Amino acid sequence: MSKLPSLKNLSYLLALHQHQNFNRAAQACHVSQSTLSSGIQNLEEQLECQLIERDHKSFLFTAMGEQVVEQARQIITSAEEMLHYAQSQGNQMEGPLRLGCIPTIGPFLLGKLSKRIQEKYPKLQLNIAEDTTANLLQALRNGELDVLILALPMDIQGNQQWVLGRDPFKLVMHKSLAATINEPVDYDQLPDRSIFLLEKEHCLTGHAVAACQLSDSSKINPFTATNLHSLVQMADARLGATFIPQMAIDQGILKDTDLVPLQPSGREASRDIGLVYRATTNRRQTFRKFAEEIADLLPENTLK
Amino acid sequence: MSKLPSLKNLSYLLALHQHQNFNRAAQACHVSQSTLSSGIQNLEEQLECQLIERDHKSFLFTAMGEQVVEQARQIITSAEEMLHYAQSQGNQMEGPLRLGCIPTIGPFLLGKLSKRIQEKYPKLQLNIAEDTTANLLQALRNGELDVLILALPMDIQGNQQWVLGRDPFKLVMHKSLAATINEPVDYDQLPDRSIFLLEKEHCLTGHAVAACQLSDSSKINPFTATNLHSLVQMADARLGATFIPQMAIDQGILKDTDLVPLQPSGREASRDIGLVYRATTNRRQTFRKFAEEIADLLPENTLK
DNA sequence: TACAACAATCGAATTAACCAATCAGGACGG
DNA sequence: CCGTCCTGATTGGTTAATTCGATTGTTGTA
Repeated sequence: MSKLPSLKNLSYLLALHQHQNFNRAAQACHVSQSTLSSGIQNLEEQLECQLIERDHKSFLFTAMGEQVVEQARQIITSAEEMLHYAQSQGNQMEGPLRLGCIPTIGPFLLGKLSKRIQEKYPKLQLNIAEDTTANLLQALRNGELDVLILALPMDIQGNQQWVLGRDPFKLVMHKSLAATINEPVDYDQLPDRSIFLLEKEHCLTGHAVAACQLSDSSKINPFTATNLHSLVQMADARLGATFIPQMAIDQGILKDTDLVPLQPSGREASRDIGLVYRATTNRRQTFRKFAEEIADLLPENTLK
Repeated sequence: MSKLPSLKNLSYLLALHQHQNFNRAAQACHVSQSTLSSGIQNLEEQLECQLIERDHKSFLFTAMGEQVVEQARQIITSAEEMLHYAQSQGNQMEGPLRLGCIPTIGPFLLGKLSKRIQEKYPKLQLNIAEDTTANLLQALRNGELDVLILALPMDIQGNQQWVLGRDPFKLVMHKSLAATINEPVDYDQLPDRSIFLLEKEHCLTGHAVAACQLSDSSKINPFTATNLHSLVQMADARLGATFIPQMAIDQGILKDTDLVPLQPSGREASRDIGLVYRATTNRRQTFRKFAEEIADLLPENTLK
């Protein structure tokens, strides 16, 4: 049996992959460039395969190198999790928890969530990042984040998820317009191009269109907004209607407007809110307790 | 950030956990007892927690120690998988594959399977263990086995599975008895205590009773057999009837007997055959290809 | 042509890993 | 009660591995 590679050398490899430069990677690891260089060579010998192609000036990770980086990342993350678990004496709700959240959920949930966590688990230190689903999944994969709050259904790749709750969509429009509309809303009652949506980077757009059975694309205005507050302002200016999730409404996004929420078409006009985490984690129990806290704050808790 | 524990020390811990004795563990690791002893102490310092309680004569793993062992096992298994993956240059179907299988499947599948694997993937070296479901799951958990072929449905704990195929049950009895019976068999046609089953350690018993809707337990003879061949012999001696899986019949278990297979009651009188593996593995692709080979050999391939 | 940037290599100094031998406590037997 | 055996811990010296600063060789650029 050949000797296992050392975690130290694996971490050198990760740093090199991240910085794409021996000097900067060495700095990040607090070692000299020569140490890191020989560490990598050492690793290549132990694994008996070439991880990076050198062309005298620079280098490139080989396909195998990339694969090894992937696996090394998982191993080191596991080791870190173990270290933290042991050092906190098994107290699961302690230490840093790096949370990623999409922008159509974050502003309407994270305030309440932080407060609740702070009260109930003061030793749990929540670090929050807000980004698109795709970027968050990448960060999760890279071990930069621990858990994500996403809207489902979604391709979460190799990760695992719990469905925390349902968040109904409402079709929001000016009260003067709403007076002429029957619920649940048949979109034929609306003029063409009268429905405004978010930029397509936001998964909310697709979820709303699918869940609310808005099949007639001529009703959609080609202008897209960058966030929910813009949508609300546009609707309040009587430009048209838009889909707003219940949790945003609960947080008062319609306050000081003349907008009213109507029930859209679709038997289940809602999105699911889920917690996504790496399949390889061993902090499932922490994440589970965390999931329960989140689910309690959602319009409809479906976490069993 | 504190220093990560070394894989070497973690492996010492695993050996100690396995052997429950410093000397034997040290031997297994090919190091001296003092090396292993200080390795463990080192680990405890790094993790800043007590892993074993010493009472001058012997020792005991603390609860935390047991937890750390669990996680260490996963980390080391991952590292071994990475090492092997790199050394085989990414060739997935190469090197050892440790397979566990239950005794009501093994004898009727593994012969054909070994032959097929040997032909198609000659570099894949199949190591086979046969045991009960519970023991196999324990071995999988301990990293002693890589994949299990089990009968489903089954509580596979934290592991993952693919359903490979269906294996119908047949009610087997002597042809003289069968002549008086209508298919699918209504058990009322059979005398009390005329159905023989395996010992309850075998999951086949429960699966057959459930799938074939044998609700009347008075039909079951309290004597239990240790393997399918015994059941066949007993049925052939006209002691009664028994459930035999199709794959055993296909492999000729009824040859040279006067037994005939009848269709039992139950809409889906069958068990599922599944491949079970650790959720934390990174050899999924290997296992998947392997799964396809197995599924091809089953009475009814349901692997999508 | 000189220079800056980069990764590899070298040699010395430091550190850690390791082992054999020994120690100390408890169990067992005579 | 004393000696022996078995346990894991400790010690001290040796060896092997790690690390660093300095240097080398190559490449691209001013």
